[in-house]
Amino acid sequence: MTDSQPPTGAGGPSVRPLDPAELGTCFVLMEAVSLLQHQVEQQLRATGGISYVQFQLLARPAHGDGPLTMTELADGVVYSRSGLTYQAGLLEKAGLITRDPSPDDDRATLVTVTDDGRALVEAVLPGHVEVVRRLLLDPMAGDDLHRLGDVMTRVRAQPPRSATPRRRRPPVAEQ
Amino acid sequence: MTDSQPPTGAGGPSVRPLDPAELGTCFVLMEAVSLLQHQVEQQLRATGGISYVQFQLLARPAHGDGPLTMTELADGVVYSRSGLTYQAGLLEKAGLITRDPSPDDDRATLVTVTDDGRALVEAVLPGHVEVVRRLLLDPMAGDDLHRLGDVMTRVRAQPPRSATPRRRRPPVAEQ
DNA sequence: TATTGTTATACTCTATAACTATA
DNA sequence: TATAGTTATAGAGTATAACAATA
Repeated sequence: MTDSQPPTGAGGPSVRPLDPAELGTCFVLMEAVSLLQHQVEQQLRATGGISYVQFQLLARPAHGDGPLTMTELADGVVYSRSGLTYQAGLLEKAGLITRDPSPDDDRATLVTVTDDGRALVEAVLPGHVEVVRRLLLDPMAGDDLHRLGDVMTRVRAQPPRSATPRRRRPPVAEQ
Repeated sequence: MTDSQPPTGAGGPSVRPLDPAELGTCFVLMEAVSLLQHQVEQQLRATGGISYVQFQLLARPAHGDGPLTMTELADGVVYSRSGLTYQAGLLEKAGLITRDPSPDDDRATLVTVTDDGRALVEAVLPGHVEVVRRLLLDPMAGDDLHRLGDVMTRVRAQPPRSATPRRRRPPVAEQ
């Protein structure tokens, strides 16, 4: 329809717009995952009183071998260190993890999941799996699972752009 | 490894755990989308001072025919009505949308994107498309796009469970 | 100097419940 | 009675910058 647009904008030189298939796939991907995430969040909150972020922070080291450093723990879960410190503070206060100084590196903090933490993960897991299975896995067929895994592995591997472009507009934010 | 687990838990009767492929795909899907969403959010904030939610609220009616009601606008973007009212309040205050009573239904509010709103969407769009293309579309090949679209369409269509199970634990929350 | 982690602070956003008004 | 939308409010989460300590 609107196939004009002198293709230069604030975003850079000449950007080809998305065709309907690209647009549709983006859209449905974001919406489906958003829906899934919302349901997962509900289940975790209802069953264990934790958020998805907290679940990830508990589940990863709970099923691993040893304790992780804060930095290792943050990987892929949280985008700011202070955010992790905040969450770790909550989890520690709830008795689900402990934080101790690392013997190897005196700067580092080692996070260990307590027995209570492990128990909580186990208590929450069946319902979590049920939601994931029902909402994500059940509607798949054939090699959908592997295809999806492959594609998303490539997507995840995409390097983030280094420089952040300058702010152009004041935020809409706040009231 | 741990193949025990008397498969009953708080989540319901007998839940088969995820096999490694299922677990891996879930994981990489959530992480890849989270990464994508974070980059998109950064770009929108930097270029237009808006969040992804706000972008969706602007972009949908901006490219549609007529104004939408609040309820129509909320669909798939927001999970509570008050959340939408909040966002609409911000967008209206920023002059990006207007809200007027519907002539058809005196309960409804019609949301119209203003010229400024449309201009903002256009200003932000090239950069948005660039991010989506680079992070999501470029790493795809062959019929990946269609396969992904198909799968996610099925996933999205999955009906949410009606009843919310009772809370079992106090939230970790707050400090 | 770079890295690890914490703190203080300021927002940004979401959700629940109560409410008004119309269908 | 059910639906559309708003308000008040509380709570959860995130991010920035400044900081301390170690590599």
